[in-house]
Amino acid sequence: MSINETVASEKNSARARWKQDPEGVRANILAVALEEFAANGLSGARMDEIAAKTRTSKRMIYYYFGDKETLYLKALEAAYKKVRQGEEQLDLEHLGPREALTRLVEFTFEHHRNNPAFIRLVMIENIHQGRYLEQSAEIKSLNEAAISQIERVYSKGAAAGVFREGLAPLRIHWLISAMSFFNVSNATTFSMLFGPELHSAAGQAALKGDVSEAVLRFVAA
Amino acid sequence: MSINETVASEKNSARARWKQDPEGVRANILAVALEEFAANGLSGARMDEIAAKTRTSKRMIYYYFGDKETLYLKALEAAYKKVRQGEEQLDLEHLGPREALTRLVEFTFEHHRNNPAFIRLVMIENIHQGRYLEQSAEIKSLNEAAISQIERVYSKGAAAGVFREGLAPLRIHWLISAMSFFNVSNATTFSMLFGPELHSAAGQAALKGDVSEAVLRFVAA
DNA sequence: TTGACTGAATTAACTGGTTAGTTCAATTTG
DNA sequence: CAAATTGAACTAACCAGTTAATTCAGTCAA
Repeated sequence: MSINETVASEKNSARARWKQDPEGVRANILAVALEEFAANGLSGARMDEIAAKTRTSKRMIYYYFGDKETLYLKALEAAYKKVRQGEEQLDLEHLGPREALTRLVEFTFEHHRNNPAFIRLVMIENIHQGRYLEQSAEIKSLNEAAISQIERVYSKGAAAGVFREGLAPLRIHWLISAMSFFNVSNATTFSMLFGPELHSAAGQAALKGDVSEAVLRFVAA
Repeated sequence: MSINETVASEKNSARARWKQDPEGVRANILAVALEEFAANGLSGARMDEIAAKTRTSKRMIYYYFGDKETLYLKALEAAYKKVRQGEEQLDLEHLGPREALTRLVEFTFEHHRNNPAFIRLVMIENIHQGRYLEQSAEIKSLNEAAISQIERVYSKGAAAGVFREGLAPLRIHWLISAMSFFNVSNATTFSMLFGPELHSAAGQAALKGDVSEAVLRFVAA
């Protein structure tokens, strides 16, 4: 009377009950690595520390990822993918140009704020002169969408006469990114040097308003 | 750093044969350390590498600075002092409010561009959550000037009716800093992801114009 | 149905190169 | 001389990556 049959037919739960969960282990390692690299940089992060925070062992990290740099690269790619996926939630098609742009700016501002670990990885990449980003064809392909989204909003607004002519969408994107990114990336030192008021809840709300205002005035006819 | 100091101490020892130049050696170490820390981060920089690039030895670095973290902190302080000194060159008193603000924005934009190593150190500090900046009372005292300079320009403009009321100078400063800083800090990854055109000579000129335009439109009545 | 077999997944202990920091004696300067 | 400064060689800790042995789940032949 087949204990064996029972076990065999429940192979999913049998698997879950005991061990052997390669995908879960991989994902767990990547999540921990993202946090550790974001907190300490590539050279500052410690493999033993990462290992200790996973539910598996150091040996398994090497088993799945080979070496520290590869782990870093995979964590970077995973972070990019996650962030870009989040961006797809935004739908601007049914809005007028000004509303659409306001919405885009506010969304971008919030989205940066909600992904500080990602922001830090990008900072770290810049310190390395993009040595790892460079190796990832995958990441490079993900960025057209951001520009074409602005393109659509901008050309609609320019046609309607509410936005001035002659602005490259890329420059608008740059402006929005600059402020949204800096708000997170430099929060610590800015607060230390100039006081924490802009990073309180009220301060952040005001700043978000300022950023929208600045972008809208910038493109206004 | 201390071309001045070096020259001064060279004058002293011009006749007297060689050696014993503590100030010059110190300054030389700091200058090298700034570059190395900016290029590699605190944990990424190597003391032997720094030593090799100075005109003195690793032993002397420990003699003067004690340990790696202290060296980093002193390099950070020296970098701040140098940058803040550069800012004092700007005189806006004789200009009208709009011209003064344009001038301030363009100067800040250029000044950031001319001090990439400093920018990188600030990024690195942000990754460390300002752990070292925190320890330096000296640095914190240097930043009132930036705000009060904007305050003077802004209140003149508001009084004249060309700037709208109700803006905190700190928020204007934030806006200028955000764009000037991001332009340097994220140049590498931004170019990789969106193409290098904004970081060519022409692109930078356009961007500088955009930043002034954005700030002026933002404060305009 | 069982038991030997396979390959993937996992563990603990180890290794060797690297790197921050030190020792100690020698040299210079006042 | 005594205090400050310097060089060469050393050391102890650290840390990325490895070794080698083990466990587990499924497979297949008898």
